[in-house]
Amino acid sequence: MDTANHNDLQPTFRALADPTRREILLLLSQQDMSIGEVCEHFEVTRAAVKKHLTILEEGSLITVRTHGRERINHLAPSGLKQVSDWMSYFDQFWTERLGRLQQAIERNNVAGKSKKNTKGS
Amino acid sequence: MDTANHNDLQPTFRALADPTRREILLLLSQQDMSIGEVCEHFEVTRAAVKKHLTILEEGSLITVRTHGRERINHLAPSGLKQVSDWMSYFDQFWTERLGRLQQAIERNNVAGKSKKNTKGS
DNA sequence: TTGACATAATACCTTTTGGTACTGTAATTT
DNA sequence: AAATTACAGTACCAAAAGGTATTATGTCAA
Repeated sequence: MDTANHNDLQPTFRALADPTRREILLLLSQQDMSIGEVCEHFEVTRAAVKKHLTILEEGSLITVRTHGRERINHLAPSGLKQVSDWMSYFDQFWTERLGRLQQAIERNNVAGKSKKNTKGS
Repeated sequence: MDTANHNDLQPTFRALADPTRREILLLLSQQDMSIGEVCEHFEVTRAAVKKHLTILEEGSLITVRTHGRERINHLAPSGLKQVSDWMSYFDQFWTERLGRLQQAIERNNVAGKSKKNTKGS
């Protein structure tokens, strides 16, 4: 079982919570990169990028492979899959609710009335 | 298009980055609740819960409806859907990679070997 | 060795989180 | 109507975590 209890998701959600790190994921989705190459796409120092990469690695969102004296960062599917699995629990939910909402809107349009609820004191 | 550019995702990812807030989402997936009811499931004060609910609302993960002197919190599908959409970009990715892994495993099973896949990546 | 790249430790600042206390508002009671 | 009770929201404060830059140290190749 590679999937995680929702407790194990914390490092992954934490990693995804930063926009720079999400950008890095998009970068790595197109091409594996060394830390130096990743740096070229951002205005921050290498040290900052390195910390982001470490956090991404802790979230199982990337893996790093040593290649000579360079360390190549790859996108790792497992972290993303774990989050996807966690969210799939809610799929039933928003599928159902959005469907109902849309039905209600369409019914309102047909009926033509959306007046606010009256309030007496 | 109601969905957001990935910039708008920040409040949602931020909201999901806290384990208490994820717990609240699971709670609300089973039943709409007032803030007081949510509090009963946690050890923190109502003020703290209220802040979590505000952040969840900013992430379009819940909606709040006033009902007399109570405010009922509901699960909101839209934020979850936005994250789901963002992640679907990577689907091709880990579907491809995990798919390859799974094929390898199945091939091993058919061949009569259940031994772990070679370290691969 | 030097030069180039990677990692580690530290410091500074911002954001986040949770607490207490106070305020606001709606329903209830007298 | 006025006072009381119940539920919710806001303001301020302290503690903790997060992000970045700087500086120093380590590693590898020429």
